[in-house]
Amino acid sequence: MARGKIQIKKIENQTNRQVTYSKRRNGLFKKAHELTVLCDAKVSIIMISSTQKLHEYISPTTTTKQVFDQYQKAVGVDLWNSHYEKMQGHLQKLKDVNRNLRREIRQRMGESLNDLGYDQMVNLIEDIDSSLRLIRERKVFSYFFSLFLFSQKLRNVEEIHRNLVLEFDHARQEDPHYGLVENEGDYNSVLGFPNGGPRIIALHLPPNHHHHPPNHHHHPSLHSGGAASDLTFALLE
Amino acid sequence: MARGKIQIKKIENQTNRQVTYSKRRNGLFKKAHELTVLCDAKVSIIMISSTQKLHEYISPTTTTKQVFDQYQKAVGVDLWNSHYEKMQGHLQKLKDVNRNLRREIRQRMGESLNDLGYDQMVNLIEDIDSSLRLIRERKVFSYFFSLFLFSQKLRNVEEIHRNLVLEFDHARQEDPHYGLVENEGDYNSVLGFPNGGPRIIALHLPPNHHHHPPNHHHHPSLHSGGAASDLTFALLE
DNA sequence: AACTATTTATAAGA
DNA sequence: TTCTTATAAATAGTT
Repeated sequence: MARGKIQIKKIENQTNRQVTYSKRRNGLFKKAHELTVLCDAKVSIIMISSTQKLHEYISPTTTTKQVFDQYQKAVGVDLWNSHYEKMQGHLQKLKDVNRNLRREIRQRMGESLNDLGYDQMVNLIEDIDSSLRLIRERKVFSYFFSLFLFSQKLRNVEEIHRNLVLEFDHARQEDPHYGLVENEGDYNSVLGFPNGGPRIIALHLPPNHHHHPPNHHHHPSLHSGGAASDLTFALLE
Repeated sequence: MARGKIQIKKIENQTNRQVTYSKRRNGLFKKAHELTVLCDAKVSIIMISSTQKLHEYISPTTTTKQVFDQYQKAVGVDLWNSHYEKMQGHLQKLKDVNRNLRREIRQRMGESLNDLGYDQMVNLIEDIDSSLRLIRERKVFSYFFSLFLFSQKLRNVEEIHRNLVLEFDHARQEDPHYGLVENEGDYNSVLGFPNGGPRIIALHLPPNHHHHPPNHHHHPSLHSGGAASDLTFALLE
């Protein structure tokens, strides 16, 4: 368009082509921006060069995503079918799984038994029965474990008490007024622990969180392997 | 750019703005196409006017979807997400539900009991226990129902037999050679039913598909309401 | 990247 | 919307 007219056909000279691409790309983007401003329009341009480089213009008043969304709405969802279908298939599979799971539960709850033959019912009953035995065992174990934790806590409290009495007696022998101070210190001193008291507790309590009294019925989280060895250890010590 | 320079700012005159939009849009598309041909590039332009009308240019060597896909790959953002977010949410919810269902089943099977407290276990046991009672009842019912069907079938067979004997005797009185024909007819005649025989069976069998012998253990599909009334009807007739 | 002769785009008017 | 046309802008070829 200057210094000679050109034919609109592929520029064979590679260098020349790249230069022209760069120049005209800038021109196009500039025009796009002018259009954006002059006409209050939204423009999205995506260009891919012959060397697969990607360049983009997007009006500052919008985002590429917004333009895509609008485009999709206007043109229809057909373009994204491949994505959509894959997802739809996944969804359908999940729904099927869901349905089967629900049916299994319903059968285990004594509903929807019409699909089951006599033999299947016999099997189901055996299955549920053994599960039930398992859970009952576990319940009993859970109960005794709670009792054990409670007894251990009791023992700790007794030991703390014993230690306190000993310490108190011992201290009294050296200072008859020990423990009879006025309430003037912080919470610890009010309780009569001049120091060290809390440390004794920490020493004798189990190292973790198994401190619920059994009547809380809050099951101490038993990691199937770990808990058992915890318990063994505690019983042996 | 002609007949006077213009400022690049929004054209306030609505008509003028539309005219300019139209002209410049054509200009932009033309330039885009020249670029496509001259430089062997791929260009996608999407424009949305101030009146929300959408116009598009796409290089004839590609499709909008291809360009979008390349764009996504280059930019690394999944722009389809906006459209699939809802689906994704649905998917996630289903997954969660499935997970919970699986957990419930596992608990009912005596696994994954670590998350359950003592009280929860007690409840679970009660629940499973009552389900078990329900299923046992149903099993017993299923057994007796099968027995009933079998007895009914027996009765039918006896009745068919009785009818056959009667018919045979009656026919013999009229034609002493009846029933002693050579094997020259179709299957029915071979069996000695000149006609009507199968109709007698049809008359006395229950109207539907409950014809499994009990030792098949294939439970006749009981639609909870329908089956019961079927049974009642059969017992009363 | 800069220059510039020339082509192309387009603003305003019809 | 399209055509016209004077003029602004873009750019091909060159440096």
